[in-house]
Amino acid sequence: MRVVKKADERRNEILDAADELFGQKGFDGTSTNDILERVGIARGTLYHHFKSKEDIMDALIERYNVRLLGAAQEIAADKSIPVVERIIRVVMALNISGESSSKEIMEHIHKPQNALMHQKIQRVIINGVTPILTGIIREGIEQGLFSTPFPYECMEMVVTYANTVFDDDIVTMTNEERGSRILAFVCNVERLLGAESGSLMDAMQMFGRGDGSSYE
Amino acid sequence: MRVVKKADERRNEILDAADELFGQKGFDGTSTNDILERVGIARGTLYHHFKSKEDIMDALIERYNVRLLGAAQEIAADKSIPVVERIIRVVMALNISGESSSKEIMEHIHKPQNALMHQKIQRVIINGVTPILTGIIREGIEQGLFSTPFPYECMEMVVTYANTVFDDDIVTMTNEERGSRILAFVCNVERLLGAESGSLMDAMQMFGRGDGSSYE
DNA sequence: TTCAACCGACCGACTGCCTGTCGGTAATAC
DNA sequence: GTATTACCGACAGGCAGTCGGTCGGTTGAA
Repeated sequence: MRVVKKADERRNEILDAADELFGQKGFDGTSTNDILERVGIARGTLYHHFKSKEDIMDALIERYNVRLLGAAQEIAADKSIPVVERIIRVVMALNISGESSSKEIMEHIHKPQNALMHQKIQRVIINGVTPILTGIIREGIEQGLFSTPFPYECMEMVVTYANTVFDDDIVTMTNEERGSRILAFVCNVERLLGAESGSLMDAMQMFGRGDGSSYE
Repeated sequence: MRVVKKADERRNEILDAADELFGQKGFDGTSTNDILERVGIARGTLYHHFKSKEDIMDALIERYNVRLLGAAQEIAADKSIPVVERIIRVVMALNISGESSSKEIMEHIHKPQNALMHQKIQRVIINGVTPILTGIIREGIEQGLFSTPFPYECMEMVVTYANTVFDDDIVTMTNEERGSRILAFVCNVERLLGAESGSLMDAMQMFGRGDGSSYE
């Protein structure tokens, strides 16, 4: 049976299927046949819309990236929110939009099969999130909250670390270890930014629930 | 023609070939046939010694890991070397032994094809190097050089960042950017460790060549 | 010293799967 | 009515891993 749809619609159908399948079985573990079957199209159709399997992954990451950074950017630009609160909200948005916009992608990245996808997303996050946060930090410096000659490099370090250690399973942790890791992390960020000791910690406990279990 | 060798010897021949080929063409880009051809053995022989292609990679990383961390550990344990100097020497050893012990592996990890290998090595480095450096930091704390309640977490952050930003091509940089990135990095490390401002920077310029082009 | 049994190293044809291609067909737009 | 665009599915080429069988060195008994 032959069903014709608009290119955009088909493209998104394929991406939705790939999103779910890559999440469940990983990129390498998912064959193009799996995708064809789920969408209900023929091989040729898939390769009409995407030039390769990897191209599908790149499109998936791009789609994800736009949604994720868009939400974060919006909050970051709202100068009516105090600096520290805004930082926390941006970080929270990065988690939440990760859940809602892309059904499975963030939850299943951590499987070892998905190394390539993970690396690509890491690149997007580090190079996308860092400038957004740096902008807020600069405001904080003007207001005398922070003090560092290297706001960008600081945030790059913070984002890289959080993204690797808290998101990945590169470092395996018990829940307890995780808690103390987060405590240490916040203190270290305060030092890097030259913030008053405890200033970030206090704000965090006001907003995020104290356990911080889903941080970044 | 049939040549019989001891299992260990064959195993290492295969690993040497894989080392070079993975370095040149990446893991995915190297077929088992490539390896067979270079070693001069049949398919069955390869699978007599290794249970899968990924098993070869794991063995390669293990071999690399032992050599790399062994060298670093040795230096770290030498308490006759002053703390700051020892840190720099350990970091240098991580670079140098990367060149000498494993011909190609470190130079070619950065190709996108090698994401899985890279992730595995990253895990090994973060979980292996951090405790070694933390030991030295603890000595530094006792001597009053550093001051932090979280030496392990500090070093985890430092190692993770350096390994991601300076080793990978996740962040693309010009040489100039690289230099300023290193400058900022050293200052940030001083802050994290609670070291006197400039104390690490000075030591670095004494030892490593000032440009620090091959740092970590 | 000889011989036979054994075992681990080795072989290569084969299977099944996978990605990407291509010539052709049907539906839609103009 | 024609051009474009979405769609189809058979096919080619290459891949990892399997398996039944072969060969050579070693060991121990005759």
